[in-house]
Amino acid sequence: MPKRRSAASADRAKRAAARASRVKKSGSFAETYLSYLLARASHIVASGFHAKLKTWNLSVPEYRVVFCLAGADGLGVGDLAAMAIMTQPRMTKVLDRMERQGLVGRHSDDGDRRRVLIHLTAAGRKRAAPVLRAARAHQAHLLAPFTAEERAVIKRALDLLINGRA
Amino acid sequence: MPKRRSAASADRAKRAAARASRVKKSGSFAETYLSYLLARASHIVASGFHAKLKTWNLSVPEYRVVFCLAGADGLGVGDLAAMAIMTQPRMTKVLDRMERQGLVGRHSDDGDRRRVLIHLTAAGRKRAAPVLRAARAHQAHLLAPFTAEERAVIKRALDLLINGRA
DNA sequence: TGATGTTATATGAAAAAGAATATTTCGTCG
DNA sequence: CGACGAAATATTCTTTTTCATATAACATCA
Repeated sequence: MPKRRSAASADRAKRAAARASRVKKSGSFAETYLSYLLARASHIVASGFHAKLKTWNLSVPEYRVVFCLAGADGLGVGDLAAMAIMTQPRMTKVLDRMERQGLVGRHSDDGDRRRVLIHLTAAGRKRAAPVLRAARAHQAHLLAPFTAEERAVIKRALDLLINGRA
Repeated sequence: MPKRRSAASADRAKRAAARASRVKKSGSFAETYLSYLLARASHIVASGFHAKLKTWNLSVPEYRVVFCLAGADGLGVGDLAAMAIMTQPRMTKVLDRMERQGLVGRHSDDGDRRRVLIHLTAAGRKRAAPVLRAARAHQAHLLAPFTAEERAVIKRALDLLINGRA
């Protein structure tokens, strides 16, 4: 019964297309929600790279730590947590795992013995290097399709959202 | 030894200030990473509201489900997962919890009995209403300080990031 | 029709995250 | 100096999430 089959086929195609776009155009509903759009944009931008992290045997939180420490080695646990957008207890546990892997070292601060400064080990730096290069490449790839004007718009928007009206 | 004390105090003040700003200005390092900036912006925008969700006894994923269903009731599990930016197995379990609470109902699709359509129950809608109002209010509050031009910049940036160059 | 690949949802064991709180070190003030 | 509140990190117990895969319904095509 070709009619039935093609109807089902059409239904299926329609459903697939619907799922693909339902996210974008669920009326003018989610469309206008800043928080939702930001979450979606963040996911779109990050997910490709996050998938590639498996290649380097790094989890997302581990990558974040590496990323932060590459920019400013010797941060405290709390600083690192704030920078990596996670809670302090969670950061402590992420660092436990990374320490077991020999990626980071804990080093108590002489000026304040409550603090524990975290630094990348040599092995950590070695594992980090190609990942950070890949991150830069990924970003370049993401921005490639945009004009300078469009990039400026994106940068300005993020600056507004993060730092408010200066 | 006042010298020592004031030095320590200065150190501490410096450290507090440092932690407050270290996130923003860790050199020009993280500053230029789109993915990082988006994650940060998303967190800044969402965290205030997420904290308030406790008031309504809703978790973040539960809120997301409610938010999506309020816009388009009767979605399948996979659609809902895509829309709420989570994996399907996770969505299934979130729905399990919500079903136990009587917030949503599962309803198998007559056209395709593999699918399970989710809808808000009356109780779910009732719990959702004030939360969605609060979400709108939160957004209004967030956008209040911006001019129309700035809002347009933000909207354009997110559109570019999510939909690409049209 | 029925064999076969595919899609939608669910499940189960292991890992991770969350929430509250303990512990240690500081800063302050009497 | 010593008590006392605050800050930084760690720990514990519970809940959630992840990852891989099972199960069931559908589509396709010989």
